[in-house]
Amino acid sequence: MAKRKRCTVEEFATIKRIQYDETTQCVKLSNMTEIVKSWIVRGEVSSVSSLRLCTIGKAQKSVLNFELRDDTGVVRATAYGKTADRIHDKLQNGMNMQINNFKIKAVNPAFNSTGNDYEIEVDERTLIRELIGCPATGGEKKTVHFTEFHDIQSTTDTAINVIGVIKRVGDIKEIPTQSSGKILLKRDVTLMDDKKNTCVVTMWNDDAKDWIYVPRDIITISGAGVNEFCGFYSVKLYRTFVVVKDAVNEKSVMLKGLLDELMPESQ
DNA sequence: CCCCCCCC
Repeated sequence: MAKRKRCTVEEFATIKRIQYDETTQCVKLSNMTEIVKSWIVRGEVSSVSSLRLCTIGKAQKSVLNFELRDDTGVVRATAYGKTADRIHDKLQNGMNMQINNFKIKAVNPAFNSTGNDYEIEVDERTLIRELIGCPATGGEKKTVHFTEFHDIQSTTDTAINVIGVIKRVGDIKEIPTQSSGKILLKRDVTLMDDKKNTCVVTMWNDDAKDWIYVPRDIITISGAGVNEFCGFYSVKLYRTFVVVKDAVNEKSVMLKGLLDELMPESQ
């Protein structure tokens, strides 16, 4: 394996933009096992998590997740520390990226909802570049799989993606915990699908406080967990979740068309 | 290197 080089200072200051080059050999996102031969992937940014502070070893470090998609699949990537700080507000959905010199690791399906068997780890030698001049063609981009509300019960150990119309946004509730006496903030949001099935999504703390979406919004939630209580299943949000309003996918468009039928405005 | 989100 070739020795990998550190980023230059200039590359750390921003995401460098480079011209699309069709002769660059890239691995398709669904073929990540072949990555050892190439170490380059290309894809469109389809999801960016919030930047969160995690304790890693003894240090506090930023952690950021984002997802790329191409015509074959979706891959989740993780960046840490200064790299995460540097790129988190520069990554935009729809940007075409090229990533060189990353690490690859097997996913933990409890935290990865892409359907890919592998994910990308960005380190200090990884080059993340915005590709300009990408050809418009190249086939339909893959999207992640949405779990139907009635299938949520079979996915308790797996991160999932859900989509629906917001039927109801609950108030914030203060929940005292038995163990630590800490007060938790909680908010429940009810989603409705195209068949008027519903599903409750629970947000905690800052995510509960900062919730901005309202009834009749069509949202997709990626990277959610499944919660079970007394045989009742609901969706809970991990810190890495991403909510997108009016996401560009077939289901979102379909729900938009059914909106007045599902959720009349007079209600 | 994260990976956790907690209550009835």
